[in-house]
Amino acid sequence: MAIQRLTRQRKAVLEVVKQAHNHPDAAWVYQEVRKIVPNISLGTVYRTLDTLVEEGHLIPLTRAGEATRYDANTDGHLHMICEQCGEIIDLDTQIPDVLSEVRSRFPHLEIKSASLEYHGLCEHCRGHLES
Amino acid sequence: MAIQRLTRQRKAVLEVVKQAHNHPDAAWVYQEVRKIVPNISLGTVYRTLDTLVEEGHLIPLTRAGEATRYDANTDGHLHMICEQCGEIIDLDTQIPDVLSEVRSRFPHLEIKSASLEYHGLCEHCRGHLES
DNA sequence: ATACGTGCAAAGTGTTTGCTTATCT
DNA sequence: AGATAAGCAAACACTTTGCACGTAT
Repeated sequence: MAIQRLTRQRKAVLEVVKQAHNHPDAAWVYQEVRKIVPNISLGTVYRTLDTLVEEGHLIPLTRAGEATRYDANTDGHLHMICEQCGEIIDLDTQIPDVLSEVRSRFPHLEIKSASLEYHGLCEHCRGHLES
Repeated sequence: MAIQRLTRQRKAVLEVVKQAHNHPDAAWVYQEVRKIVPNISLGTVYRTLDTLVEEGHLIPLTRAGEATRYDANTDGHLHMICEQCGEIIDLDTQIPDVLSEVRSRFPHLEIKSASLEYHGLCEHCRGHLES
């Protein structure tokens, strides 16, 4: 399901997420997109984000109980979530091979992919917690 | 924050999750616990599950958009989610070391832990999809 | 006795959806 | 022209919370 029509709204949503450096959620995108398309609706933002995810332009990041956030960097990389400030930090590194061992160990399952993320403190919060 | 009082409700909730073999969510626990404590409220189930998680008796499993499910098996193990039927399969295996490499690569971050889960097809669904 | 827990219902949050109107191609 | 998208508001699913009453210790 590709984007069939490149409307003002869709251009704006994609633009906003691409420019963003904070892995924004739908509410943040909505707020920002309204500066470009003032009467866009939140429903459209959600629908557009879904479409962009389906097409592979965005990666959705889901966190327990919190709103889904979106990453316009679709190159293979990992994330660390700062447990203090909630920021999501991109880790530009190879994704470790966590599949082959598990696959050979559980041959009756068809393991297609793995998801991996890290938790800890970002540089800023780490410094602030020093006593 | 330990359980301060061991009420009927708390006993029942813990019992139900321990007996369950399906990584149940709050609604399922609620439905089952009502067979033991018929007038327990859903709010109490949520509150009790939270408490049990805080105490380390349960591990919460969160999935994009779906209800949080709970695992009474707190030994270190991994999960695979079947993308067909949604079942969560326990993988009793060592958790691969995904920390040391990333830690040495990003020394300015304090990486405390990682979360890792697998996606694919369980034995049953795999068979059913054969053409 | 008294702090802590429960039941109930209402409120919250994030997200989806039905429907009519507008718009891209 | 005709299919697809947008706007709006209502509905949704899951979870949390305020408050008065109940109960374990």
